Amino acid sequence: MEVRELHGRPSSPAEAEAIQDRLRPMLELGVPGPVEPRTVAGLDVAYAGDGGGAGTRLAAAVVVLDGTSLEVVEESAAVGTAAFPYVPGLFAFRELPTLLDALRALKTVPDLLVCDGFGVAHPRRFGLACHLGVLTGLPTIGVGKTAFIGAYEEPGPRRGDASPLLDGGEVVGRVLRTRDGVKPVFVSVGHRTDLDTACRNVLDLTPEYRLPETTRRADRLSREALAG
DNA sequence: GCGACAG
DNA sequence: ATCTTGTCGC
Repeated sequence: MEVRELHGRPSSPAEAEAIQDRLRPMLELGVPGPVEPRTVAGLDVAYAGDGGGAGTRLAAAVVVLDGTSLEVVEESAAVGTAAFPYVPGLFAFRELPTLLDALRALKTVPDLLVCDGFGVAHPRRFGLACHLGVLTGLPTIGVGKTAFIGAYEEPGPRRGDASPLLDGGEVVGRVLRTRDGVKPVFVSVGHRTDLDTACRNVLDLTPEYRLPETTRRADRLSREALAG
């Protein structure tokens, strides 16, 4: 599939923040998302050795599943190097280049991208899921495993229980329990979808485990690609 | 000023 | 993210 080239690689945090600020107005928020996506892609990255600085070897993976059966439709992986050091808030710049390589090699154009991390639940409202949404033009959501920004109340104990993730006065995401009695995940919209649909999609993708099947598949593929 | 801080 | 043993539970 095609990916837009809207910026080069930042060489400083200030430059990276400027790119986020420039792309943020391109986001389409508050529009209805794909309720029954035909295909859903999961993205993830695995690191070799110390995952802190720039230059460390990594592998990015994209796995496309049938939105109904959750069967694998297509897989793509790419190896590369961390393009930026790990800085909270600028996380996307680390793995974006390799992630985009994997996406470009994809024949399928997914109806939805499920990203590891956050969308608008971000200090400047432009997390990895937003970034990938603007570059691909596709609906995207972010599913984080741990809290980043925002305050929330512990959701109920059952699958489907949720509570709003609040930053300042605004709802930036939702803390969603995907399975009975397990730690909740943090869902936020990235591009061209709404929070209700995003959470609906995440529940549809978690029939058995805490994390979306897309994320689990991509995680496994990225580790394999890294190993060789 | 001091912590906290997606992966 | 990654480094890592044992351990509790289905």
